[in-house]
Amino acid sequence: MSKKQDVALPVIRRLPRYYRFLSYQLEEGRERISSAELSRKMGLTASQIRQDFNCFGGFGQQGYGYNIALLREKIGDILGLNKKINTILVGVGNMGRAIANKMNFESEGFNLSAIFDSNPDAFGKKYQGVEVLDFKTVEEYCQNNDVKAAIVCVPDSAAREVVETLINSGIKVFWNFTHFDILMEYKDNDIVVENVHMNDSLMILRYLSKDI
Amino acid sequence: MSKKQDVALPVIRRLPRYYRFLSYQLEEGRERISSAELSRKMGLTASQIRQDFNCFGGFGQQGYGYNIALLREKIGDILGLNKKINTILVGVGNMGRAIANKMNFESEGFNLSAIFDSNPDAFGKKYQGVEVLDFKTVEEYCQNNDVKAAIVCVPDSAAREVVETLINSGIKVFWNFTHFDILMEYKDNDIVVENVHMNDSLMILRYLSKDI
DNA sequence: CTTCCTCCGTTAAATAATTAACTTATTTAT
DNA sequence: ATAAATAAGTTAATTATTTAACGGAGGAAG
Repeated sequence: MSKKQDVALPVIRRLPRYYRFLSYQLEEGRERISSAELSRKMGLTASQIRQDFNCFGGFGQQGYGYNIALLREKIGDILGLNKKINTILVGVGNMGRAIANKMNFESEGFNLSAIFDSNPDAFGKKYQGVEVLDFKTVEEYCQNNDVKAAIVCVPDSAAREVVETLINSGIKVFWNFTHFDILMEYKDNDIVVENVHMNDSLMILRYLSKDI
Repeated sequence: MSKKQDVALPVIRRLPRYYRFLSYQLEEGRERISSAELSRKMGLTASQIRQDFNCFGGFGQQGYGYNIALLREKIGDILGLNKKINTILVGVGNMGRAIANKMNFESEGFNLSAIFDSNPDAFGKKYQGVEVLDFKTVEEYCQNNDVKAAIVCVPDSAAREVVETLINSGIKVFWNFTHFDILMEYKDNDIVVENVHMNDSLMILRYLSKDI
């Protein structure tokens, strides 16, 4: 089953926000909503909303609007939230611990299978019930447990070596918190990368606040 | 001193990466670089690079290329990294601690002035030498210390109330780690917001990894 | 049952962003 | 010195994205 047509990335990047917003509406007991109301409440144009949903076939009905529960479910399906992929987290420094504790992987299509670190003091500790193992064993672990994705929370200085090991372990999906440019280095390896570059985000905020 | 002309946001969002890349080149002892070489190494087109830099007046020289140190400095100036604004961090849960420990605020134009939490167990602790204070005192503190920016790392459930207090305290610049839509709620208040929505990022990664 | 109103899906227009092409200044090599 | 090569700045073309306009299907009301 392949995608109807490649949907533009800007559309995809809006889907999580739709999903979240619809979840809230559902919690408030709402049943239906129109693109016009959605647009007012989310600060978008109604046109964009209809265009976005139509990329996937259109889930509304003329004269009625969208059924919130249905629309939310469809977006979840598009994102793939209902099908889990096995994932490891590498690096339990400050950020790694924050991620391990804070994120709800299950509800977002990931199954946190194990955590790795190279510091023996961390071995055996558990976060969200998942144990910290020795990074030396990561390759074997990944191959035995059908691990597809890795969350990379190691210091920049270790990133190159860690990512190389992960690539060799068959990891194809990277949630990258380092500044190491995984995609650039392994562009021929059929991988996908989503970067979380806090420093970049903060610099952009600094720019935006220049006139304040 | 106002901006020559409003520069497109996509251009701004590329600046931090340029800045970082140029820093690395400098560390490696390089002195000059051409848009063509930059484009190869960063995976962009040379055209885009030249267009981007030209939004700010152009810092290169025909036949020579760009002086790395100069270009880096100019980008830093554009971003405003050399002028610090007083900033507080609110919420020292897992994420707040990770941010407090990991980020180098000084080098990015921010001066971390104080940390706030509502849990008395946290009061008096220090992160990067900055003390945790009682959130009840935040309004007074901000007014006495010319605080302009806030990093919001509280749970979603507390976000609405916390942000309202911060707005009342005169905060104009928000680095927002919650799902509360600050910009939507206070769009008439002349504020700037940069969101770090980890959940959205993870969902996007889930979508991208569907065919893996 | 008929009319009016709502509101999606769709097509068209406008705007924005990226890439390519061109022109000229500067450097390097002969 | 002069010619050839380099490479930025700039203008033009292309492509992508967003917004607007349209037309008809379906719901609501009398």
